[in-house]
Amino acid sequence: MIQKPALRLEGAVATPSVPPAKFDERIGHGQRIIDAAFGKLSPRRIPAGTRLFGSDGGGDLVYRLSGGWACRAVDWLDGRRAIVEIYLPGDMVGLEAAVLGRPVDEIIAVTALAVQAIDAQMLAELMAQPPAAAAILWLRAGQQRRVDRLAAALARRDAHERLALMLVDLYDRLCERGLVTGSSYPLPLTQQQIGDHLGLTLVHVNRVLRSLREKEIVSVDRHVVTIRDLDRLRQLAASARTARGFLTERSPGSREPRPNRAGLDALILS
Amino acid sequence: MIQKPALRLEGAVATPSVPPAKFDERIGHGQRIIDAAFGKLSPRRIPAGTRLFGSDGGGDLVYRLSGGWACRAVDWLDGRRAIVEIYLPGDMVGLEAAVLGRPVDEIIAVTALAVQAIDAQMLAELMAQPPAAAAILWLRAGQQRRVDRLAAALARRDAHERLALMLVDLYDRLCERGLVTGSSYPLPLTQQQIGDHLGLTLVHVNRVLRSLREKEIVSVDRHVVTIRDLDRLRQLAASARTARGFLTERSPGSREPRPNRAGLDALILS
DNA sequence: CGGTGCGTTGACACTCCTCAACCAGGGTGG
DNA sequence: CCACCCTGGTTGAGGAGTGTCAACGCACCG
Repeated sequence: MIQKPALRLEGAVATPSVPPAKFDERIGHGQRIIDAAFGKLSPRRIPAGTRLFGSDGGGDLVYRLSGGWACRAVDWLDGRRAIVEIYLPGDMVGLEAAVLGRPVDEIIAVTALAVQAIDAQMLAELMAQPPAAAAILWLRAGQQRRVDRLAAALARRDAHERLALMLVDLYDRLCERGLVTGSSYPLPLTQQQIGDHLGLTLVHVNRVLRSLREKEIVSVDRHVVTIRDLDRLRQLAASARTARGFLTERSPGSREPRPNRAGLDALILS
Repeated sequence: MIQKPALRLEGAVATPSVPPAKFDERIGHGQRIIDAAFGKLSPRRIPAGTRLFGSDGGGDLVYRLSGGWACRAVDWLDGRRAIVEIYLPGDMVGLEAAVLGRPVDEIIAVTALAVQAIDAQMLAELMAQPPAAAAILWLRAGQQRRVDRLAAALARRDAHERLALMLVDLYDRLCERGLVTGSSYPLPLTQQQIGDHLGLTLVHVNRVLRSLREKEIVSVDRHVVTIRDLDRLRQLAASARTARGFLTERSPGSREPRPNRAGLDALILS
């Protein structure tokens, strides 16, 4: 969602459906505006482990990472933690904190960071420019989409697949930004943090990584990921959604047959 | 995120931080505008099992459910499915499909639906009105937030807790809309679908439900949920995030100590 | 009636977690 | 300069939580 709003901001009501090409160009334009705005700011350094936001507040700012990794996490009282999102250099951080009052999850610096921060007013100025607003909403939509896929993977894929998914995803994102050379990239997360992200134990992450290394698919050593067989890695990750119809037969014990729901419908449809 | 944009639409640039009270009022106003817009539309009926959107397209519409339940799902080629989001009467459906071109996940009618549909142009007209735009972004932010919590739960909570989480969440949402009377409400989901949502097997969902019934916490029978001990149910669900500082001691093998990351920082911070 | 969708239950297998020990590297203080 | 500690990683043994397979019952529907 959230693309439409920006389109509307122009004032004109119509523009019923914008051809994607033109839209992309708009986004690109917005990106440049944002880059220009951030360009004026001198980066600030933040040490590793710092909480940028938290339940204690401090969330009227929006950051852009110019260097370093960060993550958004949910903590429970029993000490467990789930890492919901991972931010790479170039990402904007804290957009979601700018909503709903501010009681969002923690955002934590995984490595030392170089960030540029804008306050509510600067954000306001950006959002007042339709292309920039479109670009920001676009970015945020992409982030949200990634959480969707994470949830789906956590629900239905096993440890190997989830790990492959993460490694491929990070690879692709870093590639887009020109932060990868060759087939390897740095991964500053600890195995504990990887586990928190993928819903696994540190121990199990370790074992699965070993397994992937032994299969010569990908190796993670000393915080450097080296992809040995991108095809097989992608195949493992295969977040492939069904083209639903390509599927002649559902798996045994088929799903989604014509449901027998007369009773249910009556139950709900008031 | 996404609250700010709307604020900005007013034209004025400043309004640095809006008191929450005033903001809520704005949202309420926007809600009324949206309700009015939908009020004119005659509901259409859609049979259970229908796909509202899918990889085959059909996503220039945004629906509002006036009756029935729907869900957003991700399918894999091996026949597995993950249900990422559940929509209840009153929810707007397909907002996220209005972004990113449109290749979003499938949206499926769980029961027969009564929906009101608006097309791109009507959506445009709504988004042109700042309060309505604010309300829509607000709604969407809430949906996203729910996916975040789902991902976190899938990563770190066990079957009992996830089930409790879901039952409480649905209960609260239905209460808000006045769709609950007493301590029970209808739940049209199949155990298979519950499993797809929570990352469990139909069989395991069944067992856990039995366990919860035997503990007299909550019972699900014939698609009716009856809450027997709301306190204990909430406690199980306890999505309680740490106030981080309230926590004198982290669990054994403590997490998040001052990290030893000189090397890592050098690795990344170009 | 038979067929089908959905729920229920049991036996068993496997993934993943827990506990625990140990190693390696990098600070830090004597 | 060298013990020492702390963090992060590696590995093994055993166990808990879930998944798989399979059978059966119960409603609903044609």
